[in-house]
Amino acid sequence: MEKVDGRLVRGDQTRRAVLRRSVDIASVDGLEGLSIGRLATELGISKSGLFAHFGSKEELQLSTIRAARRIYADNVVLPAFEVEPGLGRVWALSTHWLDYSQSRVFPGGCFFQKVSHEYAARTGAVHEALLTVHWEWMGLLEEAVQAAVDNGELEADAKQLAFELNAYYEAANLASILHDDGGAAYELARQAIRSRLESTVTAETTLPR
Amino acid sequence: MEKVDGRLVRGDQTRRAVLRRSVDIASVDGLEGLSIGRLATELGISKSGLFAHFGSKEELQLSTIRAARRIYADNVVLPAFEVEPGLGRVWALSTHWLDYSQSRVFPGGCFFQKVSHEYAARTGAVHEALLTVHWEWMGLLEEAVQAAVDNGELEADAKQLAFELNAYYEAANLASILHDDGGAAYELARQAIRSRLESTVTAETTLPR
DNA sequence: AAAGTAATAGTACGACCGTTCGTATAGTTA
DNA sequence: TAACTATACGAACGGTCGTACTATTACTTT
Repeated sequence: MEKVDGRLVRGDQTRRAVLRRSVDIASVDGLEGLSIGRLATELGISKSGLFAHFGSKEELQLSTIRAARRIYADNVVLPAFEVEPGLGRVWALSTHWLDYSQSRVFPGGCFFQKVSHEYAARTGAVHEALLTVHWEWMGLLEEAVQAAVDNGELEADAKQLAFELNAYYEAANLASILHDDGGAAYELARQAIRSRLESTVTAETTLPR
Repeated sequence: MEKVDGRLVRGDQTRRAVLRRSVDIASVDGLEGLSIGRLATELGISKSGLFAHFGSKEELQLSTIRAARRIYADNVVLPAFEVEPGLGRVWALSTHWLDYSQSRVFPGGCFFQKVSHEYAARTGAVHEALLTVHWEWMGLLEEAVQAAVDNGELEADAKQLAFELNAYYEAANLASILHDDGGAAYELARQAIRSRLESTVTAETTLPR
């Protein structure tokens, strides 16, 4: 069901509205702080009506993760994939990630940073889902680096460099939110990325921008 | 009161037992997941008796942060401060931090990583307390780097290098807990630190170990 | 031993949690 | 029009939350 010749039916509209709000709440207060009662009140609908869409709190949380993953893909991955594989794409992933965090696509900064820490030391379906997303992301970043290496643009261990780049992203995200600073942390991250890439580019290659 | 010729009186013993458990719980489930009822049950004491020690949930959380700060100081800062200021101390801070995380001094990994993310995007006394600890730590790390620069052992911008080192610590901590891996993430961090420091040591200096 | 105080326990509260149930309304299909 | 399904609602459930009070211990001091 769900769709009638392309148009959304009522139920699916509600579902989308719920998830649009859910990801924002969870990015600030976590997937635990995301309560059904609060969500319903903020959206002006009934708790039971909302609940019926998901069947359980956990299913709401998993749906929220899927929704956040789409937003993440739209804001970070897809734009960077318009750039050819290689150093340019590595650079694009970095800038889009920092822009995604800095522009507060989610009000609490990176959704996955927030909830990954929340569920890192627990077990269950939510933990597993977040683990999968993390693998996906790190694998994608590593592949992007590897392509640049294969192009002869970088000389580096892909896994190692991907780890370091991702570390800069995450550190900037946390510092920025915690200190509510205008962008100093992002500038540190950008500088770190720039000099780290510069130190590994091959002789005949120059950095973008 | 609290002490009688050096020995602890009953109440303070309880307080310490509570906080010892509190920091462990909070490192896994956060300062919000740290509930008074659960804490009392696990310790085999009454909820009201426990509550009387702190007077409010927030005061329990703030006390927990102070307790965790002492443990952090004992495990990371103080050992590193036995090394003379300079590159050696920067190296010591790095290794002790990674050991502190890897050895699970707190079962959920670094206490402050966990709860800083939890309260990063909120306001209130808990947020402020965590902000202060973060400033303290980053300032301390930056000063350690600056000392190495002043010694002529490193050529670097202290704030920039401190940011990058801290980024490696945090990234290793999260990856390790999330993936429950044996130590691969810590090895990536150690390698990152090693090569980052190597790239900035002055000609006449060599890295420890 | 008596008095006084610090520490713990017991009980109860209002609020909110996730969840279930029965029901009313709207939209689609026959 | 009639039957059916999707969607949303209100009320209530048992439970847990933080907190407030009042008792009851245990220990110290006199």
